[in-house]
Amino acid sequence: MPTQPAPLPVTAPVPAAASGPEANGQATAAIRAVGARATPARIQVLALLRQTPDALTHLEVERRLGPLAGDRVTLYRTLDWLVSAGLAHKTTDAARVFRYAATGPAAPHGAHAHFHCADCGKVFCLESAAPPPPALPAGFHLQRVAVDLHGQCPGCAAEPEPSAEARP
Amino acid sequence: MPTQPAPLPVTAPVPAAASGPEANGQATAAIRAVGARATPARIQVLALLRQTPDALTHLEVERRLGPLAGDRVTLYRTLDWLVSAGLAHKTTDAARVFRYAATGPAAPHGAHAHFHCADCGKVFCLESAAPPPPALPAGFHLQRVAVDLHGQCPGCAAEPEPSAEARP
DNA sequence: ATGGCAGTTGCAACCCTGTTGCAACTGCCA
DNA sequence: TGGCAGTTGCAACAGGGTTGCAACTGCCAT
Repeated sequence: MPTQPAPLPVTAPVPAAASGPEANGQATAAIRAVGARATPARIQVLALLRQTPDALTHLEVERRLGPLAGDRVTLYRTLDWLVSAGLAHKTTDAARVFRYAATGPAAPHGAHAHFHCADCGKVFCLESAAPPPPALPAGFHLQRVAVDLHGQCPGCAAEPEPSAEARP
Repeated sequence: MPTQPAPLPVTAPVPAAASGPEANGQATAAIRAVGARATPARIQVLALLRQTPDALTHLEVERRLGPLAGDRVTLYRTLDWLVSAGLAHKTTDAARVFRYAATGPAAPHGAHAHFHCADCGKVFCLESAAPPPPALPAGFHLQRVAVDLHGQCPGCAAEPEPSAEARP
């Protein structure tokens, strides 16, 4: 974790990461650091994830990167590779789609919460919200806890309900 | 934590609900209570959900009810209708499939936790596990909290890994 | 008890997300 | 610079879920 000046608990990986070669350089270094090949697809995808505060779907990544991300299958594989390499993590959206977000540059991305915006559909990783000690009934063996918060993100909460189309 | 002599918080909707006409009668009443038509498909599906302690996928419902549930599309619509009517609720599986569980006969099914078994894939609704007070960053408006616990259910935890086939 | 209609159902086709197999290509190390 | 293991791209597939539309039926008014 190089710098983190913001009090916002939302993970803002690599704060003011330039969208240009600087971010790519950092992404390349991170990929090499885990002993893997730094290919264009991986570099671009990781750099993008690190610049984005919210978790992205494969489609969103595809749209933002265009041909830079490689083809659809490559993107799926790239994203899964990033997850297995510990550089990103994966969550399941309510709409049955996977969303990916970069883990902190060094942090192993421990258990944390996700905030799902009911209006725009974005998913934010929250650093706070330590997993509660759930009192399970007898016989249940707990391994992992996932906390999903639903509501409105700052952007949507500020606006006076522009598009009335997302309602749970 | 092997055992914990505590009353099982797992929701057992309609305690000793008979699997026969009694359950159907209660289901019919519940459906009528929300001002809707009590059709065979709805009655059967709701009665089944109320007899089942864990959340079911559409496929599981289809298999257990056979032709009683109507065709596949009808079942989807029935399940979604039950959700919108407040008689059931819907969760997203780790495998990106929807699972449905009946809400309490009267309770509006407030916030609660789900336990996902990593071995058999079953999903249990837990009454306990009061949602923690999440300290959200400024601007976020919280509406709902979902807690998903992952691990082994009592059945799978007891057995010495019988069938190695259910691995997400 | 009957009629009518809004609400349901069934069928068929479709979309979308995600996966697999395999051949061609290329980053990286020696 | 050369070689190969690791990646990529293409194509085809799988499964879950959705949509459009015509036929049917539970329920209320008569």
